[in-house]
Amino acid sequence: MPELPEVETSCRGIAPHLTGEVISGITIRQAKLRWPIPDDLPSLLTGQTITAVTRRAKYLFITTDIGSLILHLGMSGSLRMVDSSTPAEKHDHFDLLLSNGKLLRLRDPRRFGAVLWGGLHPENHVLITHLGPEPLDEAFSGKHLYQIGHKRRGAIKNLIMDAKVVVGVGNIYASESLFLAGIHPGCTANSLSKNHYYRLAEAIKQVLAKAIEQGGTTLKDFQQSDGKPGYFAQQLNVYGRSGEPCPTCGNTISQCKIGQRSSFFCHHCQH
DNA sequence: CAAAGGTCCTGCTCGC
DNA sequence: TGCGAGCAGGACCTTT
Repeated sequence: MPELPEVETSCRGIAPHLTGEVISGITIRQAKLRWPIPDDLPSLLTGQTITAVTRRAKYLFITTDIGSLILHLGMSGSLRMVDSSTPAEKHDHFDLLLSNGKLLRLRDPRRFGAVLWGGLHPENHVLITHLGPEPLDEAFSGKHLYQIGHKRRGAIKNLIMDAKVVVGVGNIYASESLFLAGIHPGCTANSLSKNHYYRLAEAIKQVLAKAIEQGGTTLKDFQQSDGKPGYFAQQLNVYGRSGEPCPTCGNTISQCKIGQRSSFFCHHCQH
């Protein structure tokens, strides 16, 4: 599920329900996620007050006075606020219980997600320190992309999905951004001009900003039992549409593998 | 059997 | 040749 817009939507959805609340306990049903959930979390966090919920890349930070919990949703994770009487289902691995009778529940069938302790400075955690700029920050620009990309020999799609280059561009939005910029996903990075990079950076910003906006439209439904992520409803131009006509030129959308991942593009519009 | 929205780790390759 | 950065592939899991 989670690309950046989904994580941002989750962050905005849970923040008002968590901020200011007291943690009354933690339930770990399955500790084996991407990394083991630390077993001292319950004793550490019980009784603490949540002061903030924030996001960096696709990681969420749930902050208290003694430090922050770091969450990652991996490939199939989702978060939900539910009443503490709600029975846990098969893949509900982790609950953060609140003293008001609610809880934050992590569901993650594929278990590529993570629940980690970030301490007082989660931004210094080994998973966080080497991350590139946020795509919607000014630090991410065509200039930044060009400086890194012009001497790389790998495919451009892999470059923009590299979290050391820019965070938050997943497989869906990599294809979408490259379509918008008119760049073939398999292009070698060092074959692109400065102009290409400027266009691509703008396309990434535009695609992600729009997706976050659309994710936001379902925020009010966040607590509902089957609240679906907003981006499912959004318009994707090429992702998942091989064989369909290109919305720009009408030619058939192609699919190929780049770096083991499915990639979608229009042969006619992208070079 | 293949594929699914993530990303870290390993071991090889390439260019200085 | 030697070195380090960069690159491709494998790994982790379950469900459809």
